Amino acid sequence: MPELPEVEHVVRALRRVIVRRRIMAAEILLPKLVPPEGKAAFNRKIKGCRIIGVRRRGKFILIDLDRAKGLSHGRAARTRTGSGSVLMVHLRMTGRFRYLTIDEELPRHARAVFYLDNDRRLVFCDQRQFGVMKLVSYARLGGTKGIRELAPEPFSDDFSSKYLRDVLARSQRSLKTLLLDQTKVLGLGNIYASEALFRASVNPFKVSATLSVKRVGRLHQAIREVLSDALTDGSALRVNLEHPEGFSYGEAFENFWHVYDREGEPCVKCGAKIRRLTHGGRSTYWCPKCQKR
DNA sequence: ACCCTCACCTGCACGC
DNA sequence: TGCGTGCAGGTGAGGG
Repeated sequence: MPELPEVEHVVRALRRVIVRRRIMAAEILLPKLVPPEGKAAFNRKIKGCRIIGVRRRGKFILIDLDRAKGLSHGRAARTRTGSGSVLMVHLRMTGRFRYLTIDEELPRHARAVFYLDNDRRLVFCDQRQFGVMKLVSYARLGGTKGIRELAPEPFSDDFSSKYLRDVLARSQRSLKTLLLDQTKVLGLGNIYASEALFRASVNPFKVSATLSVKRVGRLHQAIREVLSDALTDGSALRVNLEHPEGFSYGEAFENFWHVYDREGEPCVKCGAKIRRLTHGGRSTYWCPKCQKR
């Protein structure tokens, strides 16, 4: 499910329901979801924590926790930078959150359950079991493996056209491969990478370092556009933590992808047949006419 | 340091 | 109906 825009929608949905809730207990149903020290340590550390915020870095969901046993605001504020911790969650391919009432049954692929202080349960579900969770101290978050290496946020000033130019200039990989590398360009996944390249009218298989300055500029703009359209424009995905799936598709969804999953269909710009090629086990879609080498 | 392939999992759609 | 194959919106380890 998730590329950056989808993760952002999950973050917003979570924020609406879990901020200020206390975690009374956690139950890890899939041991490998948490690091080697194991679920006992995880449970011990997270039990009693208050959720004070939900944010995102790349495709990681960051749930800020306060260890204070819920006293004054002053106490809470101090612990935030002191003993505060952050629950890092990566949804990978099929990770989802559900927000359940006490009498709702656990979904089939429930992997972790957080019992909240309002008789609700926040449940992490994950069919393919690729998702991961980690509890780190607030102070050490930035240095944590996985976070440390990430490229700048795509909407930050650091992700400039010049930044992209420099990154591309140093790489002999194909553009499509490079756009999927979260340490180089942050936020795109297999769908939006194809979509961004299509919007920029650039060939996915071109060697990154050989892209002209003009095209780099187009690609830079296309990356931001495709992400911001997915964020605003009714979004591809309606995250609803109370929906059986955890989400549903919005109205605009049908027409959102121009090339992805449209092999053989006519290009929306020129009518040529969209092509698909798999490499490294991943499909790339492109228009052979609009995106010539 | 870079780049590629494979591995991690379950389940679904497809063709025979 | 059943079985084999390929594929699914992500990343990390391991090797050249």
